[in-house]
Amino acid sequence: MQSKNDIESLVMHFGEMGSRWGFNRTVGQMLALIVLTEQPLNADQIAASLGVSRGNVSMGIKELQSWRLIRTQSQPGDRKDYFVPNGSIWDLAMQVMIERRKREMDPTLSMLRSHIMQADSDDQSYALSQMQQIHDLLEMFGRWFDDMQKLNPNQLQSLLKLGSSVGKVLDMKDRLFGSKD
Amino acid sequence: MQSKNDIESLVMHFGEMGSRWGFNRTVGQMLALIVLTEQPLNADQIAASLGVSRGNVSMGIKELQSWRLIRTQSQPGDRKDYFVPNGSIWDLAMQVMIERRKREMDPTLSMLRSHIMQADSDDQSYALSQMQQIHDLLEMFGRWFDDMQKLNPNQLQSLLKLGSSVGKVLDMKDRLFGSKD
DNA sequence: TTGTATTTTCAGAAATTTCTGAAAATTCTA
DNA sequence: TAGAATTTTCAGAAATTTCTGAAAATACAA
Repeated sequence: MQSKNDIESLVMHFGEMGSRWGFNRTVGQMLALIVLTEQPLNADQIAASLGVSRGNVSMGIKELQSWRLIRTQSQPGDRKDYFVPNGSIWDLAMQVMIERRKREMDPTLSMLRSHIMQADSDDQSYALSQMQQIHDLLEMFGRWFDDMQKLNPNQLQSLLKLGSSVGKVLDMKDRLFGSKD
Repeated sequence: MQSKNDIESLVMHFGEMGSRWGFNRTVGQMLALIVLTEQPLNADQIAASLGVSRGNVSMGIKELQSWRLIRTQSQPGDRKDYFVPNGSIWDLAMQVMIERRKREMDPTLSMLRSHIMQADSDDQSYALSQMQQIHDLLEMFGRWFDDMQKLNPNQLQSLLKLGSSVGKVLDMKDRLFGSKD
């Protein structure tokens, strides 16, 4: 059975990467374990698999739920909570992006917004102009990201696969209908 | 002079956000300070501004340079190194995305690749199929990201501003030329 | 209700990351 | 080349984050 070792090494890898993705080692390992295991797992099984304390698993579950990456699935005839991924791989990836946008961009955007609003209207300082540029860029990315979520998954996938040839399509559109910017 | 306090509070904010963006507090503060200050700054000035040790600033500079976010600019008649942002706000944002992709996606992609290659060809395990899906998704995003960088900044900006109406443009293209997927 | 199974909480311990500051290394000038 | 200016390094200290495990809280069954 090769896949046991496969799972184990990917779980370790997700642990190491965890902190780069916004959670800690245990949470990363838990996510990998739940995603790679076909059967729903309960907290004791997770703790035993990863060799960490029950309390740590409880905190990790809370974290993964706050990211909307896992959900409970009750098993008939068992009072324990069992956990499964909250959707397909695609769904999980989208969810990670949504949450990271919330945690990494939104606070900065609103801080910049309030600074810019409070500025004197005759303030032409370099710092303010830089803030304005950061703000505009973040806002543009945010809007674009919201818009992408409105596309249906098929449109989104075909856009992703289109890659840089989207440039040609855009040029074509502009030739046919004129550019507004 | 309002902008002094503006700078200070944004520097503090970038410090707090730093760890979410992949660096530590001091590095985040240094980046904000350099980006918001019109004049090039030397290491002593940065240390004094932020109230941290000279050694810490030296390490922070190395880090920001490894992200290609700052560069030196020599001041005539001064032997000290002076630092400035390595390009426009847009350039810096792109650079952060490029580096994060390198640090957050590439290692996982190559680990998955090697697992999948080594798998027995008759392995139909759930875990392997999940790994394959994660791999394909990461690869698609990576390719798309590379492709986006090939667009010129104007095309890229117009794509961003187009938002979800890109769906309509895609549908139009498919009607005119047929869909390949 | 009472007792049992299960989950959560959280104080302190352990692990990890960040920071300091003095010494070493490097770079430049004369 | 010597010596002054500047930068880097890195061992240990400080700060922060993560983890444990026992106690408290909650949920359920009889």
